[in-house]
Amino acid sequence: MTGVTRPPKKTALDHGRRTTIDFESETVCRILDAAESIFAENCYAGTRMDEIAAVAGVNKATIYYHIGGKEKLYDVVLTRHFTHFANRLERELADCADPVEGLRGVVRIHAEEFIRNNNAPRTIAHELAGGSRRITPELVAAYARIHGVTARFVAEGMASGRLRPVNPAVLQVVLAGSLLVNTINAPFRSQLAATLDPGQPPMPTLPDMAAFLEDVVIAALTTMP
Amino acid sequence: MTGVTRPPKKTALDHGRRTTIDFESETVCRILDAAESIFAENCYAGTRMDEIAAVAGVNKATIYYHIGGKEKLYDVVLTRHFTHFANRLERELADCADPVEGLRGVVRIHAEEFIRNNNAPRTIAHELAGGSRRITPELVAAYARIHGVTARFVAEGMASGRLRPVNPAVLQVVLAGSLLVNTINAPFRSQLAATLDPGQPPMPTLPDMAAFLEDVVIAALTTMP
DNA sequence: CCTACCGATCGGTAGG
DNA sequence: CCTACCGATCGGTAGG
Repeated sequence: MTGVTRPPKKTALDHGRRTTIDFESETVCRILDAAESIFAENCYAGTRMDEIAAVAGVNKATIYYHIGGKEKLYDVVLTRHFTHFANRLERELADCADPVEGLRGVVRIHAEEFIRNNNAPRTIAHELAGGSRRITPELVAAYARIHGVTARFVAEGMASGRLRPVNPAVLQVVLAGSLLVNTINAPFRSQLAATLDPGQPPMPTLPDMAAFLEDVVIAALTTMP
Repeated sequence: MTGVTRPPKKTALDHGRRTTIDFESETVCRILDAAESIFAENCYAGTRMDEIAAVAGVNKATIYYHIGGKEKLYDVVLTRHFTHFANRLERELADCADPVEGLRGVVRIHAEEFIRNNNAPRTIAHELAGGSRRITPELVAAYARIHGVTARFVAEGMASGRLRPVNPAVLQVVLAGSLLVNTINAPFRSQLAATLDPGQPPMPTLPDMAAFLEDVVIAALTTMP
């Protein structure tokens, strides 16, 4: 013994359980991206840790080392997405003083994010359909921030007379819900289009949906200037 | 051997595979209802045949006897629902000559059916999110009938000038999609409501959503008389 | 319709 | 001593 008291070793493990996740690690990023895509395809219950490991190109034990078990991995994937989404909405619309432009921005950002990455919304659809049993309070808090952006524009618009009275939660479901459904039903749309008459209007893309929501739904709530 | 040539026994089995399903059987009905609720809760991949048997109150082998394997059972559950839905829409709205009243009827019937049985819509949400890999052509055809009701009212309304131009597929996603999302997110809504300020407007019920879709969305598409 | 099982595969963890 | 893994296998359970 040297008699020198050393500081406690820095470790990411506490009683065999990881306390922090290194989001800077490229391995962690590959695992989370792989998990997100397989949770989207097969739902929580249908997803196998082996498949996530195979897609991520790592040994399965590496997932347990870096992140944790299946439930923890699921929670981290969802939290990462909701946090990113809420951050972007708040950042890009914080300075928007016009409630109508703000709601249009909400639609635009939802559409852009769903186009950029449809795996997270698909996983969320599974989670909602399954009864939201695996939603943590932190996840609800993150979604409350997303809901809060819409609620703020509705409240300001109603106060200033720019918007007709509307329940912001109803509007949020119509705007985000329509875009969510048109995101997850893409393969089904293709199957349906093949059975319809060629003369029928084409199946809607996400920008088509966004345009309708802005030009019809939001416009209908806007008072004449 | 008696030497008497008997006719082939009437059987529902052909090379060990069932060719017809007796939908009048109470056992079959219990199996399908149990399967519908568990597919809704756990998605196709997460559903265990043992659990369906337990909820239905039958031995697991009975499911294979009456209906077939897991994929067949899933297909029968979805087909039963889509067929019922399409039948009701066509029956109740066949005589409706007013396109605006017709679209309001589409919203009302969707809402009523989703309230009556939310298990089928939840299973469909799982199926869409998972990429619609298990949708059969018969199922697409059944949905095409549902889509056709909305498309007919839109076409008639645009022809007569009662409705502004709109892609019927866009409108169908906004109407049915909003109601679908507000059906499957019920447990999540409760969790979200608990975190919001008590002064906030209440989380929307399905009738709230239906009222918005009729009074704002459909109204916005309606021309002045 | 049930009992008695099977090939395989599940999420998670051992030692090195 | 530590970190970041790997090859192999654990006790149980899935669909059939």
